[in-house]
Amino acid sequence: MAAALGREEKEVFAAYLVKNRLKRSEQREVILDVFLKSESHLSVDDLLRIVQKRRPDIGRTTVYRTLKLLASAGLASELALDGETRFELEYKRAHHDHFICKSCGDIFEFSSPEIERIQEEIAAGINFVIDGHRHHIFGFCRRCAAKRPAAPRG
Amino acid sequence: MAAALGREEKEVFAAYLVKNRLKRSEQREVILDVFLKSESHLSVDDLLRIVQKRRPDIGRTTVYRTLKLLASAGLASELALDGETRFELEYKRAHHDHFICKSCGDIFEFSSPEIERIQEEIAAGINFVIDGHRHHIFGFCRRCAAKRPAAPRG
DNA sequence: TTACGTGCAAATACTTTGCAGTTCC
DNA sequence: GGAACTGCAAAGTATTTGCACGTAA
Repeated sequence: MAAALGREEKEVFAAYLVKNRLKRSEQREVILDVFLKSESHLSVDDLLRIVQKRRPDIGRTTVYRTLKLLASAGLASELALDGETRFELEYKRAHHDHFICKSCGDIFEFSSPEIERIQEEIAAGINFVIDGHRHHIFGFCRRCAAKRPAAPRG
Repeated sequence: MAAALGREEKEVFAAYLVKNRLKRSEQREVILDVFLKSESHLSVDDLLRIVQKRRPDIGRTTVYRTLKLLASAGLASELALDGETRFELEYKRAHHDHFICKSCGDIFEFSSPEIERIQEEIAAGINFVIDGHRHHIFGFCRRCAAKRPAAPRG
């Protein structure tokens, strides 16, 4: 079972490489494999650290380049967060947005067709053609909110 | 009349400085004045360029430092956009979000109480305490959309 | 065998910091 | 007079690029 995890994604990537006359490589395979097995929303550095556990000779540059490639192939998408960029699996996932805990950094996903509909309505009003969006909601997750003083009341 | 433009904001800033035992300076006043008179969503570099037209001896560092100060004082807010940070007037402005044209870089503002309400509902469902959000919608503004080929039809 | 991929080091872009000199209170 | 402010240059991040060497097709 475990060996088949991400099989489809790997096929998509292989097809992408062929189609664009690019080459497969040990490095690209390791990075994709790590990416598919890891939790989402990892920074390049996080990914690099995990990749280097398996193959210490793989360089940061290659991780950057491969992640860009995965994004082009539709397998990954970038999450520009303040200073650093994080990556998440994109393939066959419905669009979604993020709650981001300012205390522990945890990221929770959400989606709302209703919000998307309202966006479209507003855009239509100014003749703006939507091509994507990023909706980040900041605050405190359940656990962190519990640890903090109750919201000030006056 | 023109002299009174931004008078209230300048008072707020002056009060902020006093309250925090900070000092006024020619540089801070010039930067605030330029900030108040300029269009919104300017990058630090844009601001610096305008500031230096009036006072070529004011350095980039001071602009960075003063903008942070204005943000602390509640007069400005940061707009983390891809690589660079832009600043906009915050004082007494209702919360709003942005449409960003991927072609010309223009930024249009919008706000939707309905979207905010839905956000709150979703947050309540996972016990997340909202403390702010950034909702960026990317695409093409009316003018740029007109210049491009119609949306592909299959 | 040749175009593509890799890793290093250098370059870039944006922002912050250390420091010596200046200014405000 | 002393803490705060300024500008420069240097240091810090995060990311990209040039290049000589290695490798897949």
